[in-house]
Amino acid sequence: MTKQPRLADVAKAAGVSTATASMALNDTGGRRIGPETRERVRAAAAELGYRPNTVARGLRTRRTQMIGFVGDDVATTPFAGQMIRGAHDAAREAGFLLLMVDTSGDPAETEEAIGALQERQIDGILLATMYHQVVEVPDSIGSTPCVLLDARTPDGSASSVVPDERGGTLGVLAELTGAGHVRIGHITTREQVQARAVRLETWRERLRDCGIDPEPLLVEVERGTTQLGYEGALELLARPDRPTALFCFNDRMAMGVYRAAAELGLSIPDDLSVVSYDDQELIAPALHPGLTSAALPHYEMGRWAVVELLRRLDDPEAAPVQHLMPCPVARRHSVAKPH
Amino acid sequence: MTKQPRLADVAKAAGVSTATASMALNDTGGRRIGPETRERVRAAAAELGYRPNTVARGLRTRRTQMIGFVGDDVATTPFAGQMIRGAHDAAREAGFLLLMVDTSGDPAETEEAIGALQERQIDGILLATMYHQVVEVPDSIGSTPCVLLDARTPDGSASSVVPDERGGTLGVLAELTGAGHVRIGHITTREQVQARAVRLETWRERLRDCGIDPEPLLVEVERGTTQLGYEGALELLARPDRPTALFCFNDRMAMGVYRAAAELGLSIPDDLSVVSYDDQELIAPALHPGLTSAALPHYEMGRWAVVELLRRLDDPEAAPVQHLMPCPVARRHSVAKPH
DNA sequence: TTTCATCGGTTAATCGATTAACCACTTTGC
DNA sequence: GCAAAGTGGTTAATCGATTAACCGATGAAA
Repeated sequence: MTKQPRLADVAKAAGVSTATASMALNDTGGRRIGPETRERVRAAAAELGYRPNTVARGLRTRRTQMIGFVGDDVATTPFAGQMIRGAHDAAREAGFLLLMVDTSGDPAETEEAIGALQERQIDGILLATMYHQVVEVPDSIGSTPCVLLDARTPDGSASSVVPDERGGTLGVLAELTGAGHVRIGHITTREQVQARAVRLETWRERLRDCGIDPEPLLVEVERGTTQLGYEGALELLARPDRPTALFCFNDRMAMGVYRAAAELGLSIPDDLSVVSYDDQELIAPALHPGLTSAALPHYEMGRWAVVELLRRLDDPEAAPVQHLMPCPVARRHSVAKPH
Repeated sequence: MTKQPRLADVAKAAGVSTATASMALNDTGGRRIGPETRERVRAAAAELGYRPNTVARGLRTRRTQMIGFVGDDVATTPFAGQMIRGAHDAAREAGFLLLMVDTSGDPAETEEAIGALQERQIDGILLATMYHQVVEVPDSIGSTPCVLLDARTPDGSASSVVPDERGGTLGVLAELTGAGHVRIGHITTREQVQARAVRLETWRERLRDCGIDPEPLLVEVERGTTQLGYEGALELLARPDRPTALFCFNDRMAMGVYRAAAELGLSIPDDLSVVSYDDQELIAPALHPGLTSAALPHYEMGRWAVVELLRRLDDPEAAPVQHLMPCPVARRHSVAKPH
């Protein structure tokens, strides 16, 4: 095996200059290149198995066709995959590749990651947090085009996409009210994430609209785990005016609710309806009966963020956009009429 | 704010040539650079906020400090994250970044992905399949250094790392035999993945060693889902000489087994011990009682693969290595003595 | 007949680093 | 006293593309 052919090799084989070869292969330079010359160059390139060296090209054009993806926890959350996948697919379709860095949420690491990406001359950056946080874009990002993923700035100065938590909450609550429930409990975490606040407030509003005082129907636990979901449910279901339905902060807590219900001899959905948030593929469809849950649209958010980033690459003057991505309800079998 | 400073700007500010500046910043060129000059250059670089342009450097040095990660399903499997994370961490520590491509398992897409990565002059490639497959390395990889992740070649011609499925299976089975079980059922999928074959055969051997005929204790279902795990368990537990313990192909099936046991009035672990494989964080610790499961060491495999790849970059002549990564048993509360 | 597009290219500069080759001046060894 | 070795740099070539500027024919318009 000899070396990879360079553009100069293709040009020589086709009997033209490298300038002509470049223009023929890239369809640039307007009408300069004769159709038959173009074919000769193409044939030579194919013959030699020529692949352009994008490092050299990038040096000249100042474009690398790479996008940096900075995540605060690429791996540890099970959603990350879908977000990356959405971004990956959209990037790929436009001829871009994703350069990934994980920062474990540490601000210093984030700065460093951004620096490492900029050294590599990425064309733009996706800044992803995993739980819909409000964040400040680091200064070090400079003038690099940037889109926030599952996060937003306090002032809307950067483009961003976040899930429509309010809409999703209203969606699953509508499943319950539609079936006739009004005494709808909520079990949530005390962790201070944006998602918690919006889901909680929306639930409160909705219950007040129905003329119900939400506070006696609320349980808060330290974290959103299965075990604490179980404990919280036991407590809530032991209260005098027990709710006929439960809205859980997430699927893991819902899994705990299922166990609590089983132990108390309550059948889901006949004695207790349950809805939840996240629609995790490993949990919601696997529970029995299948859990109705508002889906976090990670794949779509990933796609949207790349499309928006590409728009900003084309037009750096474009005004930033804040997008709310709908959370569709995955309807399964955990809701029935109250009796 | 003006443009990013180049090396030439740093050199000018320090009153030296770009050659000197380069050597001072990179500690190359032996003892050529005087200590005081070096300091002057460093100070100028810091002052200007100089960051090297790695595209230009890469063109000259033919090294991009980037590794291609080709996965057949980066996102859809929940393990992927840990594998990526392991690779990412090891790469980062060595100053490398990961360029990710997902191929959905399509061979044509894989070829294309490899091509796209090679155009970008990545230094090496990680080829990952998600379920421990035996694969042929595509020809198009040419002489690009390459390590297989959770996959191996039929002939051992490439370096690879796969989980020690046999060891893991023996590990969880030892939990059962150690507690006194001998009638150990196995419930598995019919999908033809490497993992299935090894786990199944190891279980068969182990039972024969105990003087037990495995076949009446085996159930196979179409796929490794919770629902089919449930159905399989119902069938197996209804047989005359019901096993006292169950080894499940994966955690999702085990989740179905838990439901079947509950419906049959069998308490885990008192009436039925259960062990499994995969140790998925969303399932094994969340079930009640916690599920004892052999962990797939995805993080460690990811790390190992990068370390091996870096070794091959240093020494392209190095002989390929096939590595078996141990699967430690995550011991929880699903095993008790039989009565 | 002169002028001036148009066609189909070529030449050479350029992107921002690294590095081989060279250079002037001391110091050291014998 | 003179060659060899060491010090501390500089000059210029190079990596492999893209692209602005130029150029020689040819044909048409004035």
